[in-house]
Amino acid sequence: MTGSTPSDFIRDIIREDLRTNKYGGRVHTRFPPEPNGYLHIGHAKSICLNFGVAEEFGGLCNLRFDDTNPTKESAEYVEAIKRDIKWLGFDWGDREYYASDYFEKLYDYAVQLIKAGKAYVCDLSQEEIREYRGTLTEPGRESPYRNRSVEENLDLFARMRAGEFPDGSRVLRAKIDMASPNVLMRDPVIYRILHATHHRTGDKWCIYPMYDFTHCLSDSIEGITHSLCTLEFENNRELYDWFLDQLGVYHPQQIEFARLNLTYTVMSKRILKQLVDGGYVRGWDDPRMPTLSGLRRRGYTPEAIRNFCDTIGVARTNSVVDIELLEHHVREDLNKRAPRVMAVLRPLRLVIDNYPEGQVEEVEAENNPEDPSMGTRKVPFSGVLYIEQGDFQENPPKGWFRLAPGQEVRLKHAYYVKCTQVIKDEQTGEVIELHCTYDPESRGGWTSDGRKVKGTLHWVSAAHALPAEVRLYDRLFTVPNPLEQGDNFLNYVNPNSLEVLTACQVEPSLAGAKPGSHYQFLRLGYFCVDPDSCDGKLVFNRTVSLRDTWAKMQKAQQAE
RNA sequence: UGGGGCGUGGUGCAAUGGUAGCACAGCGGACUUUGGAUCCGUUAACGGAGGUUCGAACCCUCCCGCCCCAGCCA
Repeated sequence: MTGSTPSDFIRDIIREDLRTNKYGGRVHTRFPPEPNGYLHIGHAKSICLNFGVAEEFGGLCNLRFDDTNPTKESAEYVEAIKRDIKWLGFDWGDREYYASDYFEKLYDYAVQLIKAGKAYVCDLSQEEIREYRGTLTEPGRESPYRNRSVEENLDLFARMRAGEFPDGSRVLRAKIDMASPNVLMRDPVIYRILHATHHRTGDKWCIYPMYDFTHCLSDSIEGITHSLCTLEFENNRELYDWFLDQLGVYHPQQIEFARLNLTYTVMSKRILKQLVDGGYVRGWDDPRMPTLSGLRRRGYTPEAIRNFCDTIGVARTNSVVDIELLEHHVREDLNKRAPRVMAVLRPLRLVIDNYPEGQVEEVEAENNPEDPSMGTRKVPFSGVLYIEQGDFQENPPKGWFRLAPGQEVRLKHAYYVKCTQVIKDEQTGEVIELHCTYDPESRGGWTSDGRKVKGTLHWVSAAHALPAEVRLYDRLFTVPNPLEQGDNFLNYVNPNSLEVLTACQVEPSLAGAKPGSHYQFLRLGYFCVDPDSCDGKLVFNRTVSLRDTWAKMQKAQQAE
């Protein structure tokens, strides 16, 4: 954790409310997801805000599912959402609520509105309602059903509930102002007929309240003090105020903030669902997804995500955060905690000609130079090794520290080796094996003569290494803002976002590594054991590569 | 051409009438048995024009740009 307590305009407001005793010293927030998809990192921002604020000011934060649309929601999503919030490290105690728990009360509120002459049953079709609503610049017209008697409205609404009418045939509308410059105030629909089975209430209801009606009243019922939501609900606030005032109930304070956007991805449950359903990714928890379950599978830690959320702050400006900032936070977190191991992703055979035939040594390797308390381990070394194909070049460019004909490098924790011979495939010319000599005096990777060996390579002993599959991930989209390209965002899904390497070799200490455990593959990046792993088949996901200044130099040179 | 919002380095966030700062990215260097990490240095911003004021990123006016709203979605 970075340590410092965040400060932003919302916390300023809360501090002021506490000072003036606006809510009797209470701070009570809520995180209100609709269970129609998996949570993404944009939700993490909201979760960190709502739970964080409550914690900081000695208040409470409820978890409430806004489950008013049974056609899109499911218990699977409810469970996934709970899992992700817990994983992030937040606790809603016994305050797990559902808007559907309030359906009866909400119905009573609607009846109360009807009795006050503030709501009516409207028989206009969906298309007609749209036509009657007017446009952004022209006022709407009043529905011919607007002035039904209270008795008739009461009767019709009761019969809507009783199931006498088909879907879409009637709605209950608030009677506000068809000429309001705020379109949301032009007699909005508050109940619709939906003969659909709800994941919690089953077939008890065939009418369901709309979000605008439900949300503000649910907040009111729960005694929420600060109802934090995203900017697009700013226009809805006037409507919420109207409901609350007409009903004369407790009035929470809504404060809007900008939602999180990240470069090279999308932050919309609807669109993420499209990627899942369209087979562009392997599921909601695909490691390329910005979902919390995807990030978890990828190897992101809750701490990294929370630190990230603390860093980006909370404001009212629409913004797009560079995904590199997120990557910075995983690296920062994993650097401290991930044990170092050696893994060769694209193996190249290296034979040490002067190494005693059949000899095997165990070299000592530190588990984490950042944290000596993590100890050391033994790694087997022998005369036949694998190194990374990319660590050898026959005709190296300027500044090359790694292996090349005649060049000496250090094998991490082991010995210096010098390349003496390059063996190629006669057909293809591809380098298939390297021969080297080693310096027995350099055991441990050091000599007393002060010889300068700049390059250090990772390696595995061919006879001892374990085979593994490694999945490399790249950005989900090829452009920073896929939704703002003018044409279909699907055209910008990165076709190379997943690369599966099946011939990897990893050091034997990785045997039995548990899914979810994090490692730094020396010089390569941070990797996480995938749940697809099983006995005899290790599968790793690359969480994020290490910063690679050499690659950056190469790239810069190529650009010139 | 209605209404509601928002404009600070490349990106994100501060400074709330008194020296424009932090983080990431970038660039340069030191160190290094990870071309990692770490450390040091450095480039770079108040959308524009007026006004108020001794003094404006901050207050006022106008202009410009961007976002949201016309679901029986949330």
